Amino acid sequence: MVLDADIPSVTGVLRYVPLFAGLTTEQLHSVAGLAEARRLKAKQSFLRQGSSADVIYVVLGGQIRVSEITSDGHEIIYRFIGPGQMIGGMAAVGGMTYPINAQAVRESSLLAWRTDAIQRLMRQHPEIALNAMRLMVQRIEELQRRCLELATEQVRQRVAHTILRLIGQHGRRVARGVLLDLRLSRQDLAKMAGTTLYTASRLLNIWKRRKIIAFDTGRILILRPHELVRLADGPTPEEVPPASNDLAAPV
Amino acid sequence: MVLDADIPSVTGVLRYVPLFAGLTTEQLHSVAGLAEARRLKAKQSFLRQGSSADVIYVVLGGQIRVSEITSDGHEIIYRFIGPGQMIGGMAAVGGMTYPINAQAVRESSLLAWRTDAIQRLMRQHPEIALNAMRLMVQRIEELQRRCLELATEQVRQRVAHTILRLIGQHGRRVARGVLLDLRLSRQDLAKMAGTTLYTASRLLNIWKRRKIIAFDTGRILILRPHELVRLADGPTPEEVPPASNDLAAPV
DNA sequence: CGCGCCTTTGAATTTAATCAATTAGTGTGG
DNA sequence: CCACACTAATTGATTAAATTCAAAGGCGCG
Repeated sequence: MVLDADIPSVTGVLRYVPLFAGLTTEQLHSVAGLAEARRLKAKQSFLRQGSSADVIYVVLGGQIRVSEITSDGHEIIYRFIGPGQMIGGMAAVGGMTYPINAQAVRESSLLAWRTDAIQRLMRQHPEIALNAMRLMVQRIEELQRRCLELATEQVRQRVAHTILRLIGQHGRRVARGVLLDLRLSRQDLAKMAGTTLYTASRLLNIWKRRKIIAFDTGRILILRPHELVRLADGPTPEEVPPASNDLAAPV
Repeated sequence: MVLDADIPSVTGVLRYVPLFAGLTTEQLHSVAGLAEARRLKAKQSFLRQGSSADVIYVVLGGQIRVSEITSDGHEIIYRFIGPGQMIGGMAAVGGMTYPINAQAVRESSLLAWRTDAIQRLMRQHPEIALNAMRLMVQRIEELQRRCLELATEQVRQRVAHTILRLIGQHGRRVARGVLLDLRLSRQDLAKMAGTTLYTASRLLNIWKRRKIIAFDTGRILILRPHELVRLADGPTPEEVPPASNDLAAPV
């Protein structure tokens, strides 16, 4: 119930959290006053589908993996969440259950508000409710885009789109291109794109051979993002010319 | 700008609209006072993806088809909307563009509120904002379920799930089963389930032969909903026994 | 009655999943 | 620091699923 950091410093962090955008310092203080801190170990899962949605979280540091599992064991990963982002927004309206699982990928720290606290805050500061709605609209749009992709595109395009989306959310510009700073297994990527581990691996290696991407200690480095956009958009197969002289230096 | 029906009667209708649930009669009056009526002819499209989201609608009567079209011409149908339901919720937060197209399937009548009006109402009656969030959460959950289906299920299951979802939203209990009271072409169904017209047609006819469904003047009659649930859930192919004596009476 | 649209069905083709086997990479403890 | 164990990734071969293409059939509507 008690915050393990002092309220002013938490306030400073909240200033850059979209859910609390537009609030004054005073208002942020009152928000911070109701927060509870939570620290998670790697692989620790803290939000389970079906359990009652009574806490809303904001990620301060680390990385969270949001997924859903079907009754027959299939899993889909919806997204990876990083600092500043909200999770468990459905707790803002009472009486719901979480529709997703959330698990820390690496050690992470969060702030948490109980349903009653966040509802009190929304009543006091309607700006928060509007922000929450804005975020929900964004989620709806993202989910619709994914439905569209899953329904109309082939796997190649979906995997490309998935990587592009991840770049947008977690990419870091580096010398040789854009680094996707996530520890993302082929299996994870497959579960985001709605395909299999094998197909994802094959595609990535084709693109590696074409020098569109490179692998760097398990992370993906996008050398030519524009090419990836082409792959994502167009129905242009164009296989790599039969693996010519491939004596290239290791990336 | 002016309502073509009198405010009290509109108030009576709004009483059963989820977006305005929990409001007093007085409050409903003030909501009705800001409404504009709109009437649509069949096939008329009134909300286009990309245009600025400045009006929120509630359907009074008729049927609306909500879809999105990709740059390369593929279309996905998200849902069909009937009386009492809201559309264009993203207009409740300013500065967005609609992510979807909406078109009247048959002649329909709507109520409309401009962004400024609905925001004023939400400020006056925070209950509306909470209701809107509740509806958005529902949409998020529905979209997630569809992503999950599209990503992990085979076409047979997706088509079955699509029909089941439509039953839940538009089904009417009749003597022989549940009637899906929509004029829904094979193409429409395919565009909802993320498959092709041909595959959808094949599946429906297999199920017709198995007496799980029947066709009634273009509409679908579900004779054995439970069977459809089995098809949707389980990976149980079980083809129809080689079309034995099929001298059955026409459905 | 005939025209257009939607639907059904067959056959060929393509795509991606599945299965199987190997290889690479990562971390751990001796 | 190296050997070992374990997990993740690659790749080939096969199979299954669904799309695509093609053609015929049915139904409603003017």
